[in-house]
Amino acid sequence: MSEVAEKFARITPVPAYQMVAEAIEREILSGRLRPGDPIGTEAQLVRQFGVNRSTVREGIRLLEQSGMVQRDSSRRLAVGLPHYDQLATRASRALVLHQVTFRELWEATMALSLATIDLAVDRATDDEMRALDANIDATEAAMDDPAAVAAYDTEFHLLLEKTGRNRVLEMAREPSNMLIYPTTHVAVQGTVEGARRLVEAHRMLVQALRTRDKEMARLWTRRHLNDWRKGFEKAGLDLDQPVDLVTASQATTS
Amino acid sequence: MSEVAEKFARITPVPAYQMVAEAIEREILSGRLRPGDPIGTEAQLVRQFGVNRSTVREGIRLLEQSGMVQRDSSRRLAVGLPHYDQLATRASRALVLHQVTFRELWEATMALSLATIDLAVDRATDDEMRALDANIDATEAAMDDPAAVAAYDTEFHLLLEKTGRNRVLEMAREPSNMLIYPTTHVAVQGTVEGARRLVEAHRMLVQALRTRDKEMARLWTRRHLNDWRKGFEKAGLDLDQPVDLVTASQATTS
DNA sequence: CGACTATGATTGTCGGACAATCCGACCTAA
DNA sequence: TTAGGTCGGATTGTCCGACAATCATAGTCG
Repeated sequence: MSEVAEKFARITPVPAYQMVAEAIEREILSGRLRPGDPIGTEAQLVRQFGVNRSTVREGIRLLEQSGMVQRDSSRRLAVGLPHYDQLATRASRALVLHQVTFRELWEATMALSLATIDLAVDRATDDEMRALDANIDATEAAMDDPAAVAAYDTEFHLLLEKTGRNRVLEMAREPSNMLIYPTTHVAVQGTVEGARRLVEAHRMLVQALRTRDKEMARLWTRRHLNDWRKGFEKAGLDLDQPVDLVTASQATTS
Repeated sequence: MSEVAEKFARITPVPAYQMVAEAIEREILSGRLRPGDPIGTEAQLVRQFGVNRSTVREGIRLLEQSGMVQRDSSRRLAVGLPHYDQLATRASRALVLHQVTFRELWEATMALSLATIDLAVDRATDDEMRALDANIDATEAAMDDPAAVAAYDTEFHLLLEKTGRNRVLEMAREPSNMLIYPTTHVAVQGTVEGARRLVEAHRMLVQALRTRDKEMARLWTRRHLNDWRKGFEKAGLDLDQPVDLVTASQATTS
């Protein structure tokens, strides 16, 4: 808000490779290039931009990692639809570097899960609820294997998110998901009781979806996440410790 | 979960420049390189990795855009703390490319704002409430300028987010913020009444913070966002239209 | 002690080169 | 006709060498 009127704008020399990246990005965002469309070959870009191939290549690399451009079959470059994971991977790593604590992670997950479940209660279809049931059955069958339980738990919550049918919320959750879900493994490991309570919570959540009972859904969401927290602490971990990739296992699926 | 046992794993040749990027990233995430530390010069990296300088440079570009490495003063490379905006810019563009609708955006913002306000009610300090008051006064003084009102509104909500003191939630909100805040301009433009209601809502929100009244805070958050929605529709825009950068103005501050 | 300068280091950009791979057209045999 | 093989051109990944512009640093001068 405090913008002093200055005589001269700051001069910031922009390297050519960056301008190449920005030019391509503009084309994509303006809609002139659509996902799937091939970007020209490097030789074509060299001609169009009038810069060296090395420069073009550096520019392309800037866009490549975020998924804005992808190498399709063979290695030709095409406009890509950046998928959530790619960005979420970066984002979750940023959270780690910022040393956010597990408490912040837990709080945010609580809030986001409640938002998700609200939408899911309104929108769950029979098919989706059947899929959730199937997931719970599978979880129950694997209750003595913490890693499997954690994997099924992740899948359960991803199904729940899809049920909410809101991609903005889905994407907002992804980074924290990548950090917190792997720790379920640890949180459940301590007691066999943990896995049992997890399955029960999932069952009650689906029942709440069936009866469209938002209050019940919220209640069990809270319980479920409180259980996670208790398990986490029982495992001897500190909620106020910064999230690290060791504890949060593999959030590194680049 | 449905993993068919296949005879052979997929063969995915990894280019050298990508391996360079991954190697550097590993060093950073493991903590051996910390934010601010200088990465070696290109010549050093060439020696260490045993590849050509062009290859090293391409690898660096992969990390540069997400803010994992930054050029400090001069142009030497150092480990960077990726700031939210950088990632959020990418993320918001991804949302645009995925053609999410304003309805999804509005829904998600509603859920996230409620989560934020809950935390803010618990944690707001006197200083923070004074800052919010000052912002509202400024808004009131500029009520006939929709652009200024929109800018102050954005600032207000950012202050509110800081008050929540949860960086995970803060970062989760950033991408949708970048898309929805610019539209406030449009939503307020229609009627002078719009700006007045906006200021009132802000006042009531701060009052709710002062009295630690969570219900009141939630109520006014809902009203505030419903107002935005009404203004949006009154401006002749369709909630179910995909978010585009034209309507959402400048979400393009790379 | 501070301002200035020369020197070396570093980055950004360029040009050219070559191997590996991929695409597509063409060809051959059943 | 079609499945499979061959071949040439196009494209990418990587390398090499080079040079101007800029920055850091130390050394010099006032």
